[in-house]
Amino acid sequence: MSDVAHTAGVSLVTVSRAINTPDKVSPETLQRVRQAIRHLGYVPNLTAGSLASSRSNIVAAIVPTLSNLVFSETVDALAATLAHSGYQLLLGQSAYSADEEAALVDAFLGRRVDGLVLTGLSQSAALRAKLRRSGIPVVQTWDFPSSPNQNDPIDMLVGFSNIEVGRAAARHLLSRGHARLAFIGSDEERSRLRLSGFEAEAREQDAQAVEVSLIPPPVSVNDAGRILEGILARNTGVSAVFCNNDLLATGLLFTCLKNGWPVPDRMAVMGFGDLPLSRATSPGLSTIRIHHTELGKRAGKLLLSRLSGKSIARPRQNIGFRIMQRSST
Amino acid sequence: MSDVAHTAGVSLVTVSRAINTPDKVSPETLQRVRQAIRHLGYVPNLTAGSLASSRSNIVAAIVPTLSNLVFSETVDALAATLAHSGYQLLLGQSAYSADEEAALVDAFLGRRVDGLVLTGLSQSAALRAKLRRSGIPVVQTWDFPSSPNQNDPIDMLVGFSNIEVGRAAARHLLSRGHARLAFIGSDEERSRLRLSGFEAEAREQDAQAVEVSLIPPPVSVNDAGRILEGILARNTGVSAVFCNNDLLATGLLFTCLKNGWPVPDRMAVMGFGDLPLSRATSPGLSTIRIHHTELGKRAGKLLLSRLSGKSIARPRQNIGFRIMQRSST
DNA sequence: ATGAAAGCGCTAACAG
DNA sequence: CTGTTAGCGCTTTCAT
Repeated sequence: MSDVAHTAGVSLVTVSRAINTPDKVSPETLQRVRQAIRHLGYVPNLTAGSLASSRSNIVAAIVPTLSNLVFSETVDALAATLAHSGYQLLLGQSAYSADEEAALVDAFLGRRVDGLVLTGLSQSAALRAKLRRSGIPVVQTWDFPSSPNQNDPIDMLVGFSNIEVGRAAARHLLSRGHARLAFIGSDEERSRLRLSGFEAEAREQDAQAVEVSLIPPPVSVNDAGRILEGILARNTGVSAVFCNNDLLATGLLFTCLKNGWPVPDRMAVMGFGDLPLSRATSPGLSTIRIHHTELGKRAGKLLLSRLSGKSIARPRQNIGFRIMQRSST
Repeated sequence: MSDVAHTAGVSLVTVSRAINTPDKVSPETLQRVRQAIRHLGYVPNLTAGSLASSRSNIVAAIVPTLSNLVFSETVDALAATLAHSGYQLLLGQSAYSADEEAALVDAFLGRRVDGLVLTGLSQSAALRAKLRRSGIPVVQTWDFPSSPNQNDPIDMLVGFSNIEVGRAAARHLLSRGHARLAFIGSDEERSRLRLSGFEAEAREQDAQAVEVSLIPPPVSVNDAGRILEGILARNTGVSAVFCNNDLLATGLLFTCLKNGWPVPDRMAVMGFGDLPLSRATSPGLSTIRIHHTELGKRAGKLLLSRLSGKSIARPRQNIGFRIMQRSST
């Protein structure tokens, strides 16, 4: 930077201003500085800038995995929203592990990121306290408090109630005349919340049974088919399955088709997530739509508002969900 | 840090060493320092560390979008590989735009990232020169040079030949007895490379026609179905379609099923990418498998080797591809 | 094994 | 509009 300053015949600060606040520099000076920058191939060191200004222009996000489209599309929208305002995204994957998440948070706080986006509300009390003390804006996503057992939000929030999703799914299947239900999902926090809602609703409506299978993540397409075969072999009378993600549900749909089990007459299948691909199956997959790109966008906007010092009208947003009834139920 | 030093009764350097190179500190001192750190809730400022050491422990990656599973799974594997060695991932999305990519590179170089992963080989001469001058390790991915028209690699490379993919697809369809082919893909660099290979092979084998449709990204499930309807309406005699991504191909498969067009007898459908979901369709989707998680892993390993000063046996790796013939062709 | 001194490359605060 | 001064919070020598 001092090379640039010499070449342009100005001081260091002027170069800094020419780069960061060009309208505070006279047009002629600006031009000389820019020319010097180009001439020397100068690349400003943003790390030094961050240290001096204590703003990193980096936002971090932690998701369980990018190998699930619902999360990668959320991150896509988040990164795009932030990029418009000059923020970059530092990404961490927790693999559904609270320890990994905590370790990532430490690393990100150490980097003095300007904001943080988390998945879920289940962070430990210690972690929540640490984040509150850090003073940086935090957005939790992918859930919304509904039961008294859930933690208090750390700061901002944009999500939907997983428990209500579970309830809505049970309600839907019961209303279609099914009395014996199955739940197949991956064994992780939010899936278990949906299960708890599903079971609660089934209980309250006197459903005759709920068969539960939780698969350790990552799940694969054929898992649900395998599990359903087991359920059918036991003659449990199950006639409807709620698969806790569309990959499982679509795989199950295909299994039913292959085995000649009529959907939804022999077996009703319901998914979660509304993946682009699942929208085109035949029969159409009934599922629960989460507007996950909106979720990423709103998380980004919340952070940007806070970072630009604006007051935030609604720091805790429930974006809800929608039952997409198609032909599989 | 100086608070910690005072509390532990040592100097700044010792605290630094206790954190970064604990085996260079006596056990008793180490314990005192660690206790002070915990007691004070000290979080080391990695930005300051980066500035002083000129190592950021950050690697940046640029992909077109995370909303395509082939890329998000690659990034997943890359991030996981890097995380094992303490590197974090800074992510940029180019939206298939060379300008966006160039802007992201500038930002990342400014942050003094320790390494960079790019998608494709089509960077401008200026950008390639800038990256070479920067001296940081760069890995280009998702393509491999085969035609003399392609650019020289910047540094390291792990990919496969998109042109050869196109050729292989044409060869496969022609060998199945189809003489009039269609190509449907998104209008972007690598898809066009596959198209060029597809057309070249078709020409050399005297195929009677290749109908081409390029869709501006992002593509959606039903795009290919709509296009095929147009092709059929024109009575072109096309009997086989190469869809340049599995989302399109699977959508097309569903369209054919819905319309009662027998697959592959009336219309053969071939995809690209081998998405998890597409593996379970019925009829099974013939497609081209890219081991994209391996791609991410190798890109990460190449960077890690270089960053740890190891010599690299094969800095340019062609991981190839594989034709997965299932029932749709 | 520990410490003192000298920066890393920039921005903030103040002055003119 | 421009410049001077003083750090930001660490790590890197080089000593001891």
